[in-house]
Amino acid sequence: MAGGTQRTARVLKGFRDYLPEQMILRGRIIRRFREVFERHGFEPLDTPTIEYLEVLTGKAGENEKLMYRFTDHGGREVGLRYDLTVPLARVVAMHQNDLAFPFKRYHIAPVWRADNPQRGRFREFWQCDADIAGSASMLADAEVVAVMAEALAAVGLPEFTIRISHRRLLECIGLAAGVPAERASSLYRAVDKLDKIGRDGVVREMVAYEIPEASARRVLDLVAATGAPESLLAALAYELSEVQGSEEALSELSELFAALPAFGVPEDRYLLDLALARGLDYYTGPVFEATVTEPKIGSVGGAGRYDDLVGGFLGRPVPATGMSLGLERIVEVVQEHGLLPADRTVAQVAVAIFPATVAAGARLASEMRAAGFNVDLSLQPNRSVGDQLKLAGRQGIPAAIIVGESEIAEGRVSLKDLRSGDQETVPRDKVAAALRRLLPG
RNA sequence: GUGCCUUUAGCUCAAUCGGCAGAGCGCCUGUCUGUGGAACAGGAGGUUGCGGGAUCGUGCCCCGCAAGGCACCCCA
Repeated sequence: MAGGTQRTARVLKGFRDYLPEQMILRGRIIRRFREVFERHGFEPLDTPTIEYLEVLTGKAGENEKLMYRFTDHGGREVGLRYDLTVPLARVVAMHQNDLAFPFKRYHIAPVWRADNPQRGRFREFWQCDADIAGSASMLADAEVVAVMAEALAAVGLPEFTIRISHRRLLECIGLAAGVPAERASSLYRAVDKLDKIGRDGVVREMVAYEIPEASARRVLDLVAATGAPESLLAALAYELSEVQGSEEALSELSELFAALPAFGVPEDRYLLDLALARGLDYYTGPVFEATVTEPKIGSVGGAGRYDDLVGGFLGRPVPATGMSLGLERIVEVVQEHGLLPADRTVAQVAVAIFPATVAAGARLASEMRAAGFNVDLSLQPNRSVGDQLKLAGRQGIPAAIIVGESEIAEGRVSLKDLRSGDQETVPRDKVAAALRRLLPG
C-alpha cells in the first residue's frame, strides 16, 4: 500500500462476488433460458436498474419495505428495481406506439430486495422473466406456463411442479365462505402457508386477521381438495354458483388446463392447487409457482396474470401475464444435483513455450484462436514446462500444446491431454483437427 | 425488521477447568535448465470476524457491531 490508511475489503450483506467458476455456470443456465425464450418468440429487453420511486411503488404492497430507495444527486426520489414486471409495465405504457401487441419480451437482469439473506436468498439476485402484454387470452397464460416448464427442463431439473391457482377464484371462495372482500389479502397470505403450517395453523392465522373460524374452515375445505382439475373445477362451480365473478374465474382455469397439453406441458409437471395465492398484490387472475423439494429452497419461479398493472401508468387497461425464474435458486438446484458441468475455466487449450519458441508459440496460439478454440498462451517461458503444465492442469484446462525447439524443427508440436496424460506429436497443420478430436463437445 | 445458532491458517476442523494457537489437505521451494498430478525433504502462512470490558492471564467469560446460516416476515 502506498501510504494512507488501508481500507477493509468487504461486500455488503446479501451481495456477492461471482468468481469465474460461478460465472461459467450462471452463463450456461442463462444461455439455456434465453434459447427457450427466443424459441417461443420472446424478444429481449433491458431497462434501467434505477427508476423513479413513484414508478416502483404502489403495486408491491407490503413488499415496499424491502425496496432500496434513496435520493439521487439531483434530489429525485428513486429506487432500485424490485422486480422486472413493474419496469415492463412502464415500458409498455411509454412505448406502446413502438411495440406490436401482444408484446412478448424476456428480461434477464438483477433486482434488489433488502431481505434477510439465507440459502438461495440474496439482496441482489437475478430474475429471468418472460411476459406477454396485450393479450387477455388464456392461451397467453398457457404459453407462459409452457415456457416456464421448458426452461426448467432445459437446465435439467429432475423434479419440479408448477402449481396453478387463480386469484379471483380464491377471492370467490372466500366470499362464499363468508370472508369479507377487504380481508382478501389476509386470506391469500394465510392460505398460502397451508403446506407449511397445516390446516390448524392456517385457521389460527385467519382468525387472527378477524376472519370467523367457521369461514376459515369452509375456505380450507374448498381449497385443500385435490384431484383432476376438471372435476375440482366442476365441484367448485356447484359450490360457488351464487358468487358473482366465479363463473369467469372458473372458465379461465378450465381454458388454461385445456390448453396446457397442446402446448406440450407434460401432465406430471403441473397441478391445480387453490391453496397457492402468491404475495404480490398486482396479480389479478391465474397465478403459478414452480417448486422443487431438493434442496429445500421452496419456489424457483413465480408467475401470474396482472391485468391492471399497465393501466396504472396508461389510464387504459392492458392485460398481461408472465413468469419469473429465480436464477440463484436454480443455480442451487443445479449444483446440488450436479445437473450441468462445473468447469473452472473457459480455456480449452494451454500453450507451453520455451524462451526460444515464444514467437512460434504465440503464432500457433493465434491460429488456434482463429480456428475457434479458447487458447491460454503461457506468459512464463522461463518457467519449466513442468510448471507450465502444472499450472494449466490446476486451472482445469483439458489440453496443452507444447511448442518446443525440437518439434518446431520438424514442423510438429506435442499435444497433451491433461486429463489422461496421453501425449502425441502432430504436424503443425493438423493441430486444429487433433484438438477437435480431443476436446469434448 | 425480529429470534436462535455459527465465525480459529487458503479449505475442513482441533485446542481439557481461563494457562506457550495446532493437525490434515492445499500452497511455496528443492530433488527435476524439455513434460503437471506421485514420493521424499524443507518452508511460508494467524490482530482466533471487528471493537470494547472483566481477569495476574482469554480462542474460551461479559457487552456491542459485522458477516454466514436457520426460522419468522416475505419471496426468486
